[in-house]
Amino acid sequence: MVTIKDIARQLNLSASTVSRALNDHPAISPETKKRVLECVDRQNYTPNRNARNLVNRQNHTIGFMIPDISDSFFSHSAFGVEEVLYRSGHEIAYSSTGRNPERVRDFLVRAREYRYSGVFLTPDAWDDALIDMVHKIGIPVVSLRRKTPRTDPEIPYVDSDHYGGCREATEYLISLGHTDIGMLTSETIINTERLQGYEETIRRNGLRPHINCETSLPHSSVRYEVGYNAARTLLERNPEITALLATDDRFAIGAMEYLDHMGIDVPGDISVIGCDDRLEGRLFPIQLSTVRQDLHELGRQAAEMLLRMIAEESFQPASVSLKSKLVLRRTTGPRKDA
Amino acid sequence: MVTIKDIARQLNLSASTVSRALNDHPAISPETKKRVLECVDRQNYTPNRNARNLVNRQNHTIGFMIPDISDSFFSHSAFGVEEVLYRSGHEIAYSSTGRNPERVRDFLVRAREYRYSGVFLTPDAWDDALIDMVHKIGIPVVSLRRKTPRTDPEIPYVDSDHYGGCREATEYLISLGHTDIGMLTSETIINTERLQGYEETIRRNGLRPHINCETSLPHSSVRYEVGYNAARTLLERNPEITALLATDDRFAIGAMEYLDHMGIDVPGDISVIGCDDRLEGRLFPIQLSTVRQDLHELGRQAAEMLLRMIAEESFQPASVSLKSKLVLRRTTGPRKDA
DNA sequence: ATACTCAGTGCAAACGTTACCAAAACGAGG
DNA sequence: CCTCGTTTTGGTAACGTTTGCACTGAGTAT
Repeated sequence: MVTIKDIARQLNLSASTVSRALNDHPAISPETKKRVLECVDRQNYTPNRNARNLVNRQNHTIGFMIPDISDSFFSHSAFGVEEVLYRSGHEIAYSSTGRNPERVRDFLVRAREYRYSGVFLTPDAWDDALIDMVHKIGIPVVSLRRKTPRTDPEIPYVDSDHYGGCREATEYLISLGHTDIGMLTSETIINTERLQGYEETIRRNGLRPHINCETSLPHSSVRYEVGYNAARTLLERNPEITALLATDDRFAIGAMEYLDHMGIDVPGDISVIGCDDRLEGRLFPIQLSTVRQDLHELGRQAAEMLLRMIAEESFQPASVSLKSKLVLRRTTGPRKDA
Repeated sequence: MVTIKDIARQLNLSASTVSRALNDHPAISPETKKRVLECVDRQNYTPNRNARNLVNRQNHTIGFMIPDISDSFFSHSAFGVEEVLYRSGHEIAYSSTGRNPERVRDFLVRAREYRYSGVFLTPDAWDDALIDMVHKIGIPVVSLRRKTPRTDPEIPYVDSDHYGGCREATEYLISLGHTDIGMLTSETIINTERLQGYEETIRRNGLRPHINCETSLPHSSVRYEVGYNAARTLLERNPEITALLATDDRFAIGAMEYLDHMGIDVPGDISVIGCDDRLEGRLFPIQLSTVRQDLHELGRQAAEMLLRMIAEESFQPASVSLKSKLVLRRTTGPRKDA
């Protein structure tokens, strides 16, 4: 492959001059610059980025870890991230980890090996090994997930206020007259907070919680089924339930399918609220009420935070919690009087 | 940041020895290796990948262009790609272009600057500039979209047989007794082939095509609306229609929403078939019949092709067309006798 | 003419690795 | 004890850039 020296030789110039022509350096005459550019074009020369990065010790690249490319969470936050990063001249290198801890590790190692300018993290869970790695990585990191359990130097995050969102949803259901409200959830950092929002609100109102919690994180492709089965389990155990809150729209939709099969009317007999405001819930025959996360804004704020961390050595980022919004559609209604 | 020389100095060794310890080189004593590894760990040293790539002139990285991260097409094919590439020790660098031609260009430039081992392309459209760039890139390229218009050296692709899929779908509708079958589509390479599959089948059977074609590619978030409006336009113009074929499940779902609003029964009054077999169409209240693409297999085959191109200099890849499969669900039925 | 600026250029040394070749250390066999 | 392989190590030159510094030559003020 043709190098800068080849170009130089061909034009009877030094490599430095060619380099200057390519980098809009001021100390170069317009004519030589023109000659260089022409030759570069003719020879189809492209500078070697590895060599370049080696000498300037930075690459304007930001790594974005994605646990699951098919999960729209990431695409929507990425959208916000790109919006601000693209303008700032940074490149984004996405990297899918398939929710595999070993590949999460690989991602962090790579980020360090390449000396990325910064990194976005979206872990499903924080374990000590991961926290350690993040502390040792030596690169600005912003997490798109809520804070780490341990907070030595806190790993800064931007996340939605999951707790508040579910509190509000629960309060809303109570205000509709529901007293037996079921919760469909699974064990993740996020869902733990959501569960808390639900449970504390329920108790504060003197009601009894009814919870079905999957112990492991179901793969996205089966979350509907999980919701279906969870609804069945919960309703068979607690037939008095007249409202369901789910920590994932897909759980909620799966639950709706179960209710449909059983001839239970939504929202006539049972109200349903999901979380996230995913696309599926907006479809005309579903019209799911849900707790919306503003992922676009989340991505934007995360990007701005990371950018500042990169620019200002000493900047101490303050994590942010974005308000969730209760979106009411067709699946919620007053409790049917027994 | 600590370098290999720092480690060497600290242990009274040469850089070469340290390098050997790190790269599992045989010519090194177990003890020194152990000492090195310990020191590396203690110092939190990570080799600089840019330097490494510079000297070995390859980086085992494969670029994957993604026009739209929120489009599940890519996540599903990426799934197949990862499956085979991960095993082969290659890294994948995804890069979103937002369907912006300038960023597509940036992506190709970057691939060349970094000397990626190979590249997956998924262009919405081929123009001369793009074809030229691909020919000049000097890196193995596999397109996940059908062949380029011009075929000097053909740019190899792996794609579904869109033509055949739509032919089959159309034939099926005809076999159900439908004679007035509408088509909802938009202008893309893919959709052009789909349209052809439909139109030729229609004509071969002595029927009249009814087509509504969007001239530009609607952004994914508005495809439902586009389908809604397209269905209205088409049905107002041709009220005799009793079946609709759409080149995108989302067009089909939008159309179903329109039919729902108008009190038209699916499939009682009108049958609907989509394309792609997206998740949304599988949801319980939709159950859309569709022409499925096996994206997982598509990704796998593309990855294998690229791998061979990388490994064998002289390998002449033969593009492949994967069979589509007609999946029948709830939205198709016999023509209602007028 | 002399000195002085300054735009434009070249040289050489980095950046952090790896790879080749030579040198050293180490036993073993004579 | 010497010689000879074998293993282990060090030195040096790459890889393809950028950059600081020194140099050239033309123009300008003295």
